[in-house]
Amino acid sequence: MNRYNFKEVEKKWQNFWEKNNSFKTDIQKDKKKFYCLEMFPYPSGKIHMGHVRNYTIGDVLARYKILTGYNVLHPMGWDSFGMPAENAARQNNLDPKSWTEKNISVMKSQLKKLGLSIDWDREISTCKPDYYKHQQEFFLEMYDKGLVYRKENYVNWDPVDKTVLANEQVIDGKGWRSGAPVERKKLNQWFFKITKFADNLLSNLDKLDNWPNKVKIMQKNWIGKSYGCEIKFQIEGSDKIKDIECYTTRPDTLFGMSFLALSVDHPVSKFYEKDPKFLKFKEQCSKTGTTEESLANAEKIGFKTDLLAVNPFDKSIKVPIYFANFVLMDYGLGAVFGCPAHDQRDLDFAIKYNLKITTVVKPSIEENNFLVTDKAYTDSGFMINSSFLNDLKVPEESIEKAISYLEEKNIGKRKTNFRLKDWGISRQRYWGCPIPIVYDKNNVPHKIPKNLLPVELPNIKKFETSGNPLDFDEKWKNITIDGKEYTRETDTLDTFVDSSWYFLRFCSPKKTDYGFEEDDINYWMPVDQYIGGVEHAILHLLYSRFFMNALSFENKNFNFNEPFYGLFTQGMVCHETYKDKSGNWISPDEIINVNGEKYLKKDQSQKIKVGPSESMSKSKKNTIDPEKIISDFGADSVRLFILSDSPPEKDVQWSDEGIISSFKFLQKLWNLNSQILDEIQKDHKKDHDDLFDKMTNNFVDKVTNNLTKFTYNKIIANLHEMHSEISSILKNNYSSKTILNNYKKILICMIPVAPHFANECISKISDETKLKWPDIDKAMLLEENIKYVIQINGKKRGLIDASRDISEKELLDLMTKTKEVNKYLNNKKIKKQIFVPNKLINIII
RNA sequence: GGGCGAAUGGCGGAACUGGUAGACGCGCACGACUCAAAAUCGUGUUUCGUAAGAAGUGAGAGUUCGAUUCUCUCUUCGCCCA
Repeated sequence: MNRYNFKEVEKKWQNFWEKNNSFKTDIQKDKKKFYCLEMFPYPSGKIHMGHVRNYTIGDVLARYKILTGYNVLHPMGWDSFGMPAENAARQNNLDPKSWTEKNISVMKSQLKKLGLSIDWDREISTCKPDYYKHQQEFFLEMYDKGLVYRKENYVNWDPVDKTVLANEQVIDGKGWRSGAPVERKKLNQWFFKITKFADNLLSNLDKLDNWPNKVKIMQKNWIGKSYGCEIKFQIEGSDKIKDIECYTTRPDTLFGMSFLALSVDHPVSKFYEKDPKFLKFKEQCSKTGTTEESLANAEKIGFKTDLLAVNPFDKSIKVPIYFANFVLMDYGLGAVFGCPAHDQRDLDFAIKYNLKITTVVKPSIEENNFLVTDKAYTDSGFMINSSFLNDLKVPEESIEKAISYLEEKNIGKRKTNFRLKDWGISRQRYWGCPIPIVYDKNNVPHKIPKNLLPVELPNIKKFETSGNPLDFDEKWKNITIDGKEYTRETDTLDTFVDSSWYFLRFCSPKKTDYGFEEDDINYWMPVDQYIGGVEHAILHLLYSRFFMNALSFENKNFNFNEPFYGLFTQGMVCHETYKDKSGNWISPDEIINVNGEKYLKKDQSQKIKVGPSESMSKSKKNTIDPEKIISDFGADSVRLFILSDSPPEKDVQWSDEGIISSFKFLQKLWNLNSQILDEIQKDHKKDHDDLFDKMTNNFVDKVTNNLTKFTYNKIIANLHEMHSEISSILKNNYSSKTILNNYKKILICMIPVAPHFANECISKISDETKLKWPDIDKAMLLEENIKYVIQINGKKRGLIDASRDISEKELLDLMTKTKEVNKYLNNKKIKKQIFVPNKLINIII
């Protein structure tokens, strides 16, 4: 028996697929289509196990859909703009473009070794001008539609690196690289008006039946629609300021108000601009970052004004007005009223500045002495100390009553608000898509004419200066259009813009005059199954949904409005972590196993501390290089293992034992294959043909079920069962034809998980090129004999083999004749019996 | 602090609409082959018990003839938001 030579076989089939254009997308649009898309990778250098898992899951589905007769679109591309390229360029003094291109070519060859059913003719890369040209055109279109605008906005500023940081680059209020405390800085930034579609983005979530619930909930919370009202507070203590408006979701707690807090950028601040104490306070506030988290964790500080706000419910109550660091101008109206008893942040502030705490909500109607002192009460309950609101149910009755009162008196109006803010798309970086805007001498922005697109990035080789190199490239920056001099916008687009429409580009990747062909996207879109990590649950998916809204706004009528019909979020790949005696992380390949204990390879006296299994990361050194594993065990073994151990949506533990076991299993299947080839040669009697047919039919049914439910781990279990079943029934006699037919069906079922292996085996028994997923004979699935469960008082006491569809009485008769069960009955009187047809009988005595 | 989810052998995990708990794999043990080892094959493997039997799906209650599955309370863990 020869051994399975994965190196030869995998190479053979990968060449075959490439030569025959096996996965080239059919452009005939009369066939039913299936668009299978995995989130495209960032070309960081090499593929990691997370990619292997993501693309294997997608490939299983794509190959299954091909076999069931769909016209499948399964493309791949590169999310190739972004900071790592720029960082690498700065560190190693090379240019981002060649760094990126090199990575792409490495990763592409690695992906090819996995044997994915990808149409590489449709490959795209977002850093190429032929891609971002269209993105610039979209930007200009959106500009014309009023969906793009420019405004001054605060950013997280790293004073050492002199650069703007994204929220996720701010760690504990400090820059991720420099470690310097992050400051708030005002910059002119471009924005997409995503809030215009907030309601639509929210309500359409209900239609996404094939999305995980948790993702929909996360998006819903992110959009954060709230119902409340705007209140106009009368102000005393100034001739110039009459009133201040603020937004609140809890107008019912107004009787508990003890201060009004304003953002330092609130219009009122201009009356304090000459006050050095205020300016000092404002500067102090700028030391707090702009993320919600940093605001929540920062110490709450305030600057007391000489103004008083009048309580609209009771004009005799007047409260002080503060500027406070926890109020931002772009949330609500830059002003909030503080009710310390029922908001922890307000309470902290009130205690610090010795302000009044009035309890206005109590937990239950019976309670009479409820008083908030050092912990805010934020639960539901009943109103107290609130005049006409007293005893109302909080929140359902109280808020409604408070709003209608305010509206009646004309001091407030009902308003829905969204937590979602407009999408700031300016990045002060080089390696991104240039924004197609120029400024005239008066700094007024103008669109770049479409015939000058794309605005290409200049080739910059030197990256010594901190800040954005485009700012220093005078030659590129200055441009003359129609005889007039302009300066270019030097910010580039957030890379989330690149990935917000790439799924459209895959439908018409070669089109030169526009980003996509309408016919193409109307046929291929929406993506039937989108697969990727849950870390993109909010931003990438929300931005992509926004993009569809923006593109179809005012002019385009696509026959779909949501880009992703089905979404699947896969879990992470984890591995045990190792540390040496001094606590340094140790990589798995520096370790040797001796009698079940782990030691350092180069110093075998040193025992290794084994830590918990965690998501693979370079910093913990618990990564496994896919390329090495593929070359040691073959792509099919890797695919088999990455699918086998856990359901795809959960984390999977990578283990050496696991991959070895998959490798061995493939060898076993190969041995079985040789055995079957021998059997086919012999001319048997066909005594047991039914048995084989039935077994195969059951197997196909199970695998099909597991494919449609994404329970791919169970498919591997099905394969193991099939292997042991065939090995045992092969002792019987079958006709060659039966063995051949059934075995071919079984092999076709293996194509999605182990494509090289399955195709190799099939080629030995058939010349067919158009393989088709086997049909299932539903009638054959029904067993003639059933093992009926016999329960006495709900406890299982035995099994009785009997024919399908027998009656309750027949089963009872059989039961009393069966010794092992009958002994429990012991001639006792039967009080009750429950009969479940074809399942069980339960006797209560 | 809020939202969502999870908890099943030594480990990863199965169990369709409430109906045989532990499929399948790993690990482990024993056996075969071998001078020996590796590889391979076979058998066993929830716990307690020699056995008959009993207990058992994070803990506690409830509904039910019957609960891993449904309801409530609690504990722990994970993810997201704060």
